[in-house]
Parts: sequence; structure tokens; C-alpha cells
Amino acid sequence: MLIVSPRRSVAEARQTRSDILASGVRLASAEGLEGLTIGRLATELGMSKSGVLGHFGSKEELQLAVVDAAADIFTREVADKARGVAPGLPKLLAMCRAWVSYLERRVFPGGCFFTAAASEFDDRPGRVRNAIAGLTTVWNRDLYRQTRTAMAAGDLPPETDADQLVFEISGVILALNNATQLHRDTTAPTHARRALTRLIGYPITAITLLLSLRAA
Amino acid sequence: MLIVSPRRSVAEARQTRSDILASGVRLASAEGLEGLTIGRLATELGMSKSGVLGHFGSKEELQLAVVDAAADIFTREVADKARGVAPGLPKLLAMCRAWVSYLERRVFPGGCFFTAAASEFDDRPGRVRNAIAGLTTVWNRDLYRQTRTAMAAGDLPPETDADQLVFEISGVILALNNATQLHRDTTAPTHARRALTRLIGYPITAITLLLSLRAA
DNA sequence: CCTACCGATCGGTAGG
DNA sequence: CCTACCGATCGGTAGG
Repeated sequence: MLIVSPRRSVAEARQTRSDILASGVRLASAEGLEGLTIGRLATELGMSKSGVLGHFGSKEELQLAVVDAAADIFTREVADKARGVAPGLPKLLAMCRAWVSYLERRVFPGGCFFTAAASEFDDRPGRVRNAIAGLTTVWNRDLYRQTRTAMAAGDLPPETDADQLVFEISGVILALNNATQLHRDTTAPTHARRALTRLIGYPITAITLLLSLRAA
Repeated sequence: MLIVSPRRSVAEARQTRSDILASGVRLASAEGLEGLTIGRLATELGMSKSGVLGHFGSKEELQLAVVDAAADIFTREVADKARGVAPGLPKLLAMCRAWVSYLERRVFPGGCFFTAAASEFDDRPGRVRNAIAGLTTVWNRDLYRQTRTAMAAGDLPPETDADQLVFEISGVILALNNATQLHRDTTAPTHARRALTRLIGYPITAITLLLSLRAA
């Protein structure tokens, strides 16, 4: 019994898929997940539309794959930067620092991929919306956990309202993204660091982070 | 010399235009300013596409008119609610109160119209982007002005960084919008009021507003 | 304000 | 992974 052999090797196909996703993340970051059309992607990659679509099956699957690829980038840029840091306050500070840096460096040219995606899909029930909501919930939960650990360790006041703190941190992040993208406001990272420092009670600069590490 | 008479009277045409904009604001709030297509608008209104387009000339003009119509609603919901209030701290409190209420009541079903529009257009240079950026700049400037007035009156500490305060207020607003729309988080308005109260140093509840008024 | 169009592009399929 | 399609919809125009 013969199996029809693919025109490209498995390794080549995987590379193509990863190329498509890299272009897709960039395109979706600038134009939105709906503005990411199969035709534009194909043109940009010098492929046929069906060649692109064949890797995913439908536009929704393509969107889900692009969201996953963007999440990998975010994880590499933020969570991984705090991976070796002691849980609690040091890790909370490191995450905030990396988050601000991720927005300051404009890792996604269109600003935070997930803020844009959330705003685009928060009114459209479906798998894409669920994926975005799920990811941001996980990241917020991580902030919450580090806050509770910091409280337990006595590094944050015991009367801290952890949910409230996470809400306010998310606000600073959103304000930074908004000011950077819409107003091209270059003072925004400074405002964001100042706000976070006041919220958490410790400067979020690198030096303090090192001191926290040494103390841990 | 004859002028070709329109099929509808001027008053009727104006009413039609206003009907189109009302539908347009609702559609754009849910689907985005790009998802607002002339065909869908026509179907929803029981009109022909060219009948809709004739009122605006092009899709971009339609988008600009919809942004203006949404700005009128925002002004009615927020700025007008603080119109009679004394400048400075009382007005700042009243504006924040109205802003939270506007998001809590979900005046636009898709969440803050301008947050969504900003996220959609922050990467697309053009008149629509300029209109959105201009409006949010005006509203932020109003917050800034009231902050300065409150400082001059001694109602806020003289060392207050007004730009920083406006940045942080905008973050609370954005976090409230995000939590409400993406996570359907009903505790968000409480978090937002608590954050604003702490930022400004006075409760933003109605009773305090009345007391501030009496004291003024 | 309508009908009747236009070329372009959309997501997706058949078949190889 | 390609060519060659499909019906639907896009923004917009001509002409009345």
C-alpha cells in the first residue's frame, strides 16, 4: 500500500509553516488578526493561497496558530527573563521590568499583540477569543501568585489586595502600550516604571533587582 | 436655471444620515471601524449600498463621521456630566466618576469606542488615525488641566506630577475596559474606583462629590 | 434615494 | 506545494 509522498520533506514543510507563522505574526500585529488574509500572506511569501492554507486548513486555524506563535514570543520576552529569579517580590519586579522593556522595544511593531487581539475579538465569541482570554488569564494569574508569595514572605504589606494590585499593574501596562502606539509618547516608559515602583513599593530597575537577588 | 430636486426633503435626508450614523456607531463598536462595511450597513437599514454611500462619498468619510458621532456620545456621557462642576479637584473627580460609569454601563456594547478604534488604527497613518489621536489628546489635556487647577487650589499636593497622574488615570480606565470586555469581570468597576481614589487622594463617590461642591 | 454594474479580493475546494 | 476554479462580498461608479 503506497502513501502519496509530499512534494516537500517533512523538515522543509515544517520550515515553511514556521515562515508562514513569522510573517503572520508580523502582519497580524500591524493589520489585526482579521486583516491577516491568506492572499496577502501568500503574496508576501511568494506562495500560492492554497499552499498557505494547506498548512492550517482554515483561516480560524491560521489565526489560532498565529496567536500561539505570538504567545511563544511573549513568553520568551517576559516570562523567560524572570525564569531564574526567586519567587515572590524579586520575580514580580523582574516580570514588570521585562514587560515594560518588551513594550519599550516594540517587540511587535503594532504594539502588544494581545492587547490588540483582545480589543479586536472581545466581541466575537469563538476559539480565537477564548485563546486570547485564556493566555491573558494565565499571565495575570502568574502576577497574582508572585504577589501572594511576596506578601507571605513579608516583602509586601500583609493587607495588600492582590487582585487590586494585579488590576493596577495591568492598567500601567495598557497605558504604556496605548501612549507608545497611539501618541508615540517616548516618556511613557518612564511614567510606567514610576507607576510600577510606587505600586509595588520597590524600584523596578535592574540594580534593585540584583540587590533583591543577593538578599534572597 | 433648474436645480435637480432631491428625492427626499432636506429634513428627511438629515434624518436618514443620522440613522445611518447610529447604526454605524453600533456596528463599528462591535466589529471595528474596518468591519463596518457599507453593505452590512445597507442591509441593516433596508437601504441600497449606494444610498448609504451617497451620504458620505467614501468609506473613509463614513468612518470619520462615525468617529465624530461616537465622540458626541462620549462627550454627552462624560464631559457633560461634569459640566456644571467647579474646576479643579471637584471636576476631576466628577470626570473620573462619569468615565467609570460610562464603561460600567457599557454605553458602547463593544467597550470604549476609542480604545478599540485606537488599537485598530494606531498602525495605519491617515485621517481616521489622526481623528482618534486628536480626540484622546483633547480628553487627556482636560484631565491635565483640572489636575493643575486642583494643585494651584491646594486640593492636590504641590509636588504632584500632573503628566504622571494623567498617565496613571488613563491606565485605570484602560484596565477597566479590558477587564470588562475580555474577562466579563464584574469586580472591575470597584477596582477602578479604588485605584482612582488612591491616585487622586479623595473618594470619587457621589457623596464626596457633593461635599466638594458644597465646600467650593 | 434606486438599479445595475465594475474590478478586486475574500475564504475555500478540486484535483494533481 | 501548484493551477484553476467557486460564490460571496468588498468599495465604488454610472445613470436616473
